[in-house]
Amino acid sequence: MDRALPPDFYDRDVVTVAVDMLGMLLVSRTREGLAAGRIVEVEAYLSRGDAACHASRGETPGNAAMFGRPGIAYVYPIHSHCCFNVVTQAEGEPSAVLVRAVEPCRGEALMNRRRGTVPEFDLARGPGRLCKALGIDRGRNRYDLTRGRGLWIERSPGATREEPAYCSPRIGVTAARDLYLRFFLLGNPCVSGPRQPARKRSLEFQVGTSSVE
DNA sequence: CTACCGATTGACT
DNA sequence: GTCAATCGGTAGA
Repeated sequence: MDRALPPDFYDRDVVTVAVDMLGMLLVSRTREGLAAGRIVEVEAYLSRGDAACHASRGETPGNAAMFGRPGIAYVYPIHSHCCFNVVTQAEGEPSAVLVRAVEPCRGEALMNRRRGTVPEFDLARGPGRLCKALGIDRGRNRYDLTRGRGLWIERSPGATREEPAYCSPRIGVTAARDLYLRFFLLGNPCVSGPRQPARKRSLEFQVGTSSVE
């Protein structure tokens, strides 16, 4: 399938990939059906100098996917939820982009069935909720995202991202609070984290406009 | 084996 | 804003 982003997309610097992913479509197809959403919030985890990265203390059975080929999924459990990442950069440079939130675009009824009755903007707002809404579980760990079969990322139909990307410290991490590696579309209601008045957003900075041609 | 802990969520003050 | 539930991964005895 040519709609799925190719391996080359993922074989780049993790921050570049993270920002480029904003505005793109994350698509999941299971036996239950198809569900998809526009990516509005991500976080980068660096292969070096990032104490918050799972790979920072070496390879273990649990984080081995991060050491694999760029373009595969890294799905891991936490607090009885799952988080979905895409592996980036060269093999052996264990870095990944955590997808924290998507704006539902297709399969909202299916997502609602999986998540229960919640407002639509809440369906995939947060990494654990996103996995539940899209039916992503640990069976997707190491899944190849470049084939366009059950789980992939594609460019939004005809689309360039028009909104600027903003950055902030990552959410929920205690280590490396000084790294501004969370990227999101400011003001989008599907972005997770605290909803604050504009004047209180002192930790958020614009990082650029769309890098998609 | 036990102990500790977290890239979360949902309920509650 | 705060906090507890909950559970697999990991390290250590």
